[in-house]
Amino acid sequence: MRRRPPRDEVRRALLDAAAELFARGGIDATSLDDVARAAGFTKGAVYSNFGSKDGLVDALAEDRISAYLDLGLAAVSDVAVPLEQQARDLGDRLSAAAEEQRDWHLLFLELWQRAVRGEGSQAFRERRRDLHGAVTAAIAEHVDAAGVAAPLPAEELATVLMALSNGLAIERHADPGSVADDLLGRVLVVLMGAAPPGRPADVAREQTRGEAQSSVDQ
Amino acid sequence: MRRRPPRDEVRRALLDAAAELFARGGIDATSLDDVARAAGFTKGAVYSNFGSKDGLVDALAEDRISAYLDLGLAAVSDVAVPLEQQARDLGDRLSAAAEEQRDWHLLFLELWQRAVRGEGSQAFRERRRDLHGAVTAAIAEHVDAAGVAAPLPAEELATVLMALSNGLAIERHADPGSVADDLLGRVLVVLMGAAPPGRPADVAREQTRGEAQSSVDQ
DNA sequence: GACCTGGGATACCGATCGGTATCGAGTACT
DNA sequence: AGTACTCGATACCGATCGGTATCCCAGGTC
Repeated sequence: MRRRPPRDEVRRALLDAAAELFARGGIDATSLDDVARAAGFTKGAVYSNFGSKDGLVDALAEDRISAYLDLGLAAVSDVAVPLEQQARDLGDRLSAAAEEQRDWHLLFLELWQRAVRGEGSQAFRERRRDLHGAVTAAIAEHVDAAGVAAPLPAEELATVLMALSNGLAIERHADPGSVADDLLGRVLVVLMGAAPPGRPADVAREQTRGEAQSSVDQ
Repeated sequence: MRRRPPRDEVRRALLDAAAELFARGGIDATSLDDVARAAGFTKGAVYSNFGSKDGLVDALAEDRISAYLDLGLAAVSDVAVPLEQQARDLGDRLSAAAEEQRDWHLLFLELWQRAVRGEGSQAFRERRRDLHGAVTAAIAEHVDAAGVAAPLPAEELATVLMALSNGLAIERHADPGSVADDLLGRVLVVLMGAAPPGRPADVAREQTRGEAQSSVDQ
């Protein structure tokens, strides 16, 4: 006979299936039957674990937001690197993360929409504030340590960083070839005043473009 | 008896109602009955004018994208202004537009999602390319005219500008107080190398914050 | 090993909604 | 003015889906 899987396992499988299907097809357009079937269960398991569809969505948000945003934190937590390299690394890491998780970024935006509209959990707003504070502190520390005069205060640099990371990911979704991999890093170098003076042409150097692998989802 | 309104009028009323309701509640969650009733008609008018719900959405996208994006074009079309002022104006105008049209920006993102997922019209991708090209040209012209050495090529400046405008609007949605009105303009000044040398502190000067009119939608 | 309990399966309900067939009032054309 | 036609209104259908009541079996307990 079929062993009954532990509850945590069921929950994980449902969350993973929901993340994938919600991201691919949109939350509203994906039925709970689809999610349950993809996870190898039925709708009953969903209601037993999450109570409602909104409950599933909230749990999913809570489950994934932290992991997603912590990527950014991890990228700025390392202090032992020169500021310029730091900025480039941060940009590269954020860009790579957004690229790997194309589908997840779509889900991310949909959850953000729900939060803005007042539906669903407010985990987004809260976590965003947390991240913003942490990024601000990290930037201030790095800029101070480097002794450069950034053209913007750390708090606003953090805002710009988050907005740019997100905005560039969106642009890349719409047209994968239009955003160079290291663009975010180079912009950060300029914004943090980390570019060694006298060689602006180096920062602006044209990249080797042309690898527009436009593999649309599915 | 009731005069029958001209066809164009019916179409306009339906599109306007759809824009409002779709933006406020999401496209999927808004029924055609709701849209039609809000416009003072019935579902028959929708099907007579647009054929299907997707037809309405496509028409809405086609109708609004241009108007929305042309704001950006108008802001960069004026050449007779010094580059720094130009950048600030552009930032201010884009920020103000995003602020006025909070609801519309939500709809904008939803249409973008549909385009990325391959559903609906590809008007977004096409128009985005158009806008990107136009912005690139405008930036190149302005930077050339000003004779400054921008730290990034015009094409990438255009990408960053679009991403940042969009990303900052998203951040502002999530937390209206976290994005100063003129932030976009100041960032542009830095990125275009338009800041007069020797007074970086002016650009970074703290703004009079605190007017966070957090009027969340409805 | 009989019993209870909890969690997932199953069957079903009611509501919603996109879409369609049809009707009838205005409108344009001659 | 009469006629044909357009276009929006109305009624209705079928499918989908969230949610629920109920059942049934696996696991732990004594």
